[in-house]
Amino acid sequence: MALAKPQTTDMAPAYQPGDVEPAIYQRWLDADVFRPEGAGSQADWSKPPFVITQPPPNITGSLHTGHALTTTVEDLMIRRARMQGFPTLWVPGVDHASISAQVVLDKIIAKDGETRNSLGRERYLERMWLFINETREQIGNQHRRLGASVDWHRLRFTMDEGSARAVRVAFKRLYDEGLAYRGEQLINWCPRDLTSVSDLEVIATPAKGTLWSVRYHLVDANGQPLPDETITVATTRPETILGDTAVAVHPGDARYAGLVGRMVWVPFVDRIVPIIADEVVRQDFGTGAVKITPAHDQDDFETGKRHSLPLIDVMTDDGHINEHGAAFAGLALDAARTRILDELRERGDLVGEQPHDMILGRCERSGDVIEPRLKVQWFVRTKPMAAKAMAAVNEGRTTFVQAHHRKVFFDWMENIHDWNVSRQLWWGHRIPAWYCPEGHITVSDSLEGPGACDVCAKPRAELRQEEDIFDTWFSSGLWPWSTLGWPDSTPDMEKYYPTTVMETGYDILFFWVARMMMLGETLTGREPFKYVYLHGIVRDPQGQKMSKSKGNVLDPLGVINELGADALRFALLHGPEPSQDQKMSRPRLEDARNFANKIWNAARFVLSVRPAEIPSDFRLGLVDTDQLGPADHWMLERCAATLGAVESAYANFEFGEVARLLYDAIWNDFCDWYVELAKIGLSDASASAPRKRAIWSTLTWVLDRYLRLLHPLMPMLTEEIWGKFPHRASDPELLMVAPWPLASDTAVAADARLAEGATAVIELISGIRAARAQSGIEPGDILPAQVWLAHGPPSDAYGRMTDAFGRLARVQPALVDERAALADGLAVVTATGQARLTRSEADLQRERARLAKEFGNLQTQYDATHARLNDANFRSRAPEAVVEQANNRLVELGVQMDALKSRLKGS
RNA sequence: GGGCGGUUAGCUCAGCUGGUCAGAGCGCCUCGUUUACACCGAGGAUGUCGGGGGUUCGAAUCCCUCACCGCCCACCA
Repeated sequence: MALAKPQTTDMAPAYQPGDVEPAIYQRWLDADVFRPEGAGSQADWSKPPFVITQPPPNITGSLHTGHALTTTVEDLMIRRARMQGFPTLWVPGVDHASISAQVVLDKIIAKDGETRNSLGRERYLERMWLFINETREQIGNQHRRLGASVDWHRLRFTMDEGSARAVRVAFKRLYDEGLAYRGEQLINWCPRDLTSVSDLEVIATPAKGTLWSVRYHLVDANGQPLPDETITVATTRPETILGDTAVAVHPGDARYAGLVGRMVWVPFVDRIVPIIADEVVRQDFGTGAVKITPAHDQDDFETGKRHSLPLIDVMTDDGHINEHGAAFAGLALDAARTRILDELRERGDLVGEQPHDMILGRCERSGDVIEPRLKVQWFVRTKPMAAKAMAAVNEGRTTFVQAHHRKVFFDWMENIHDWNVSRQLWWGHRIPAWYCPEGHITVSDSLEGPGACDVCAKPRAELRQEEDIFDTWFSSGLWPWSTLGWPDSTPDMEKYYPTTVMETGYDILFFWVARMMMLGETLTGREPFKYVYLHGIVRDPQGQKMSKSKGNVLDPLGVINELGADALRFALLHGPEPSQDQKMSRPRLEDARNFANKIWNAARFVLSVRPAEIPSDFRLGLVDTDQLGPADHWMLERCAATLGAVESAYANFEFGEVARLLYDAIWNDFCDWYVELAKIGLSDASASAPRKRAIWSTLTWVLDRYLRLLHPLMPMLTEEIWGKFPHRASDPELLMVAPWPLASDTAVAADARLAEGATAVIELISGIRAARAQSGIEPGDILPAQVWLAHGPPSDAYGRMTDAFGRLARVQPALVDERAALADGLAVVTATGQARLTRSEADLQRERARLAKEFGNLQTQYDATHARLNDANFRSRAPEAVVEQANNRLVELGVQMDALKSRLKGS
């Protein structure tokens, strides 16, 4: 019963992703199938467009696993939607990343001995463009390697004029509506990067500090400090004494009740400031009295406002004491602190110091301590915008796929502070505000700027543009609509806005997602996207976050080169849900590669067994359907069940489940069972040609369905294989735009009765295999076996699967009608059937010998353990746990030996 | 100080609205030259489902509580 000689195929014996993937991507580009209006698009414009909002990667970055995951998930969603016929749009882009780009460029120019300041703003920006133009292609090319089906025609760089105009118009609109304002506020200053940063970029870091107690002297009527009348305050930042404008106590604090209203002398700066009473002071902390430095502390700033205290900034931009610092001017902050402490100590006014655990704000980027400083900057009034964004969620216009993020989102939105959008950097969108000599502000959205001052009509020549640029997230926050032509009402805006799914990592929920929602609602009056899907973090095998400094990064391009992009994509999906954090490891990647190879070979097999009379330009379909047997119906039924399960997983955004379902269906159902069953049918000399055609058409039909279902996950592999298979007349050239399988799209509905029968047969085969292996029966031996199957469908199917049954279970089966008719023998029992195997005398001998040998091994161990336990030395000197372990082992061995004995007898 | 996620076989993870839910893959062990695939096939062993309470006829699955791991938010000198 040899298999018919396989036909040759042009498929390599092992899948070579390196040969396939780039070529396939090029085919897609050539066919123009990425853009919805493309020549190869099969979009059904009667359907609503499906649009992805993605985070544009930084211009300076190279592909990391986070990009790989985000791209994989987005590509998965959009490919499925595309196959479903929706017009699909995925706009790719690059973010100018102002601060990161500057850090990178600063390093580069440092090699030429230049600095930002030595070049000056204009030359620095020229240099930046040079750099950007060299690198902007890189990240895009890397996304191509991943197979991202983005619309390259709409590629957007956030420094393009399209974005620039959107930024200007957005800002002017906010300004006109009172949602953007210029004001003097306490901002977060990074003395290293020399710019303010938003609250989100300040990382609360635990630190070991010191709490010092400092004596302040009250003054007499003439303003002279009194040597003996003092009030002691507690501070962790003595250097800010130079900016003190009050001392505060709690209004209810009896200790200080008499002092409120008196004046104290601030050392070093010779300033007389009041003792005030304020509720914020905690009586039980420190001394119950606190110095107030409104220009350098958020609490103090608020207190200062309540009491109309002066604000005195004592710092320079680069972290030194400024001219307000009297004798300390010019000193670095820490040096100033040391000297101030020394001098206080000398005067006897440093009366206490104790270690103090505190939280320090550090710059996300430079790690330097963030200094709260008073600055005039531009702010976005977020409260009213946040209300709109929350309304979108409450009204169900925007849905968080993972509901728990919703709570986090609301918590942040409800407690939101105004957004400082000014950055004292050069690379980015310059704030389009102009100031006239009178101090009037003119905000303009035109490329040329304003013609004159809005207020006093001073000519343009006298206006001065704001030096600051916008926080990068201000332009990224306009992404979904600014990429579609906003503020114009373009056809793209009409068609593709609001977008469908916003997909990104949960780590930028506040930075980006929340801001898009606020800005989108405010500027476009619509929710920018219907769904928010947030993915987790890809970690190293130990669960550590990957980082270049730790050296534990997984280079996606390396993986792609070695194992293929499809393998990388599948590995990222085949594990925990992408919404969870996941650990990526070599075995997971290899497993995905193996899966790719498995499909490749299954396809190779199917192609190689095409019956000669089926023409190579065969149109896909189930032929000779009356010839379909139980196994074929079983396969069709399994395939339909998988489709149903995949659909419901997609409906719940459970992409990990999709991967699992397809992996199991293809590997187990299709390869392990159906292909094996089909081999037998195809090689059966007595089977008719129509029967063989029916089997082969089922193989191709099912494989076609699985390739379609798998395409969003492993696009290049599936495209390549699909191209080698028969298609339907109605199918396009490319799988990428071929129709998504429908439950109703079955040439013949699977016969549930026959499928059920086949299941019973398959289960019995498994049972027999297990029994054989356990009983040590030679794999090559074909044993006589009696078979009984429960009445009804199972036995019905069996009749048509006898041959397969015999070959796969390696038995010579004989069906009996009654269970009672089963003779003695090695019994196999399943839910729907039974079998009795007659072992040859040789088998019985072999098994006895094997059992005896095993018994001998156990006996040896038993004796050794027994002897050890009888050794008084061992019992008295070994740790209790070890003795107990030995005891347990002895019992366990005894039980195993008993079991063997009874089997020796029984066999 | 709040909040979120996690804790299931050695490892990575499934187990949705309580009753074939104790599973898969890897690893491990046994066997296999049945020509799609050794990046393979057949079979096997391993878990008191983090601890403790509770609800229930019945709980990895619901409630309470504790512990540990990770993360987010937070203006207390």
